[in-house]
Amino acid sequence: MVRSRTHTMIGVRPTYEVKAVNMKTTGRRGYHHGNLKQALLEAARQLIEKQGAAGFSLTEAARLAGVSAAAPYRHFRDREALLSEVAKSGFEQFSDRLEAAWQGGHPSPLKAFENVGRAYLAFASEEPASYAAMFEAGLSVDDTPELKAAADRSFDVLNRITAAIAETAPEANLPPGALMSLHIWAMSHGIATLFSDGKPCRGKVPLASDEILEAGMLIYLRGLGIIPTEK
Amino acid sequence: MVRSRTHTMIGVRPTYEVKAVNMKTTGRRGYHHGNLKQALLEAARQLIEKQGAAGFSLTEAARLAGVSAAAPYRHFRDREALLSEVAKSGFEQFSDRLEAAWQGGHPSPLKAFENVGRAYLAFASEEPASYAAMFEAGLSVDDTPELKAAADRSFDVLNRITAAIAETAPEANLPPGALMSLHIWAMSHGIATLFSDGKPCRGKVPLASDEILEAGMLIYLRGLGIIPTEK
DNA sequence: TGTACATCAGTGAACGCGCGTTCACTGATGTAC
DNA sequence: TGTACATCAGTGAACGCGCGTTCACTGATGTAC
Repeated sequence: MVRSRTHTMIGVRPTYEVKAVNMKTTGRRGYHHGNLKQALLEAARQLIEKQGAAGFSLTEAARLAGVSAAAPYRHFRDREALLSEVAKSGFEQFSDRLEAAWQGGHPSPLKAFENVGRAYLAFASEEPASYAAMFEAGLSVDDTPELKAAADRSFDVLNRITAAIAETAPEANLPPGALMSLHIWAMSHGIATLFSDGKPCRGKVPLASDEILEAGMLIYLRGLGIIPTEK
Repeated sequence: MVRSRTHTMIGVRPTYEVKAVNMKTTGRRGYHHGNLKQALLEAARQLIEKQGAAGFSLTEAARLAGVSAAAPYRHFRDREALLSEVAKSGFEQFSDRLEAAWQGGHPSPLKAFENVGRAYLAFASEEPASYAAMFEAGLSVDDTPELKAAADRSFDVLNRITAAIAETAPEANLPPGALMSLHIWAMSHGIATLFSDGKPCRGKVPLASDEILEAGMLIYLRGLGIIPTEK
């Protein structure tokens, strides 16, 4: 039984500067989409990236996925639930990428730590929609247990990495590990949101964001006595 | 000539948890409001504080100011122009408050610097709407020269303060002053947006935001050799 | 292998809503004489 | 001081729009027999 397919050649772009996440690219076969939940999440990410988390609309995401405006309600309770799921999967990916960059502290804790910093900024830059949903959408983590769990895991990963770095200089008099985490997180977040590529203050700044962060972290760790003061 | 006034005792709250910026509080005398532009700016701030910069609507601001939905167009070109003006006046106040906290570096540069940090967080906390319009509304600074000028002045103030701090330890080998500014700004902004009172991650954190910032800045300055390493 | 049927994942029309913005208007103000 | 009039800063009705969400529906899928 041969099933006829729509041609993949596309003559007309569906929407200006937005890749369609519809049947043409996801291989939708007919009445049923087959992968609508994922397609909607991806569509939402594209829209959030362009218009911000507050500017994203369910209707538009559905259009982008090539289904009717009512279809998303088969997969998400409401608009906020979709947004929350973008944030959740964002936190999961974020945790994974930080952990992967850390690599258990190899080749050296300091080198691994630099990699984590770069991974942080890379995530914020490559997945701006996820990052926005996670930190700028004003979602309350307490409303959704799954979201809270995912966010907590990210925080744990950061805490563990910080603790491992601190252990490399047990003689230094360090602040509580949690406080170190907050400083590191705050500077990373600040640089990601103020000076990264797409951001408003980017123009004021002569350096790439990961160079700014690396320099800042070196100074901070020196201040803690974790790495030696040079000259 | 005695002018009759509406009684200031208000029996009915105009809208849930929102102070009215209308005739009752601004002393509107009749057909003409008298101070509508300022009233609209203040109404916008209240709305942005509750609903975020993206959630603010001109119509609602007009309602809050006690005028028709068309009235704002006598004072602002469009919705974005009002938002931009909130950001502009925010930057101006921000510059003033940082400068006032600095007090020319008295009584000591370090003490003055701590005051600036507290002023930064106090501004973000007390004027969340201005802060959001300035840094989270996605306004392009380049679209409005006045906005750009105000933002540039804030950046200059921060640069000057940083330079003054750096000068207290001329022997230390410091990074370019601009880079120091970026680090300080990034950590302040990160702490303000992640850990301040109303913010989502506040719950994770045992300390007040200004304590977190002060500790972070001390470590950072120590890393620069600007303040001595203890023990 | 073939058929009946329950379940699932879509449709499309409809709803009420609030928004940004325009328009012709009108009431109040202030100034020239 | 009094009056005519230009200007200013409001009004309220209207527009077109897109949104979130609900609803009865229907086509496709997969399973029991």
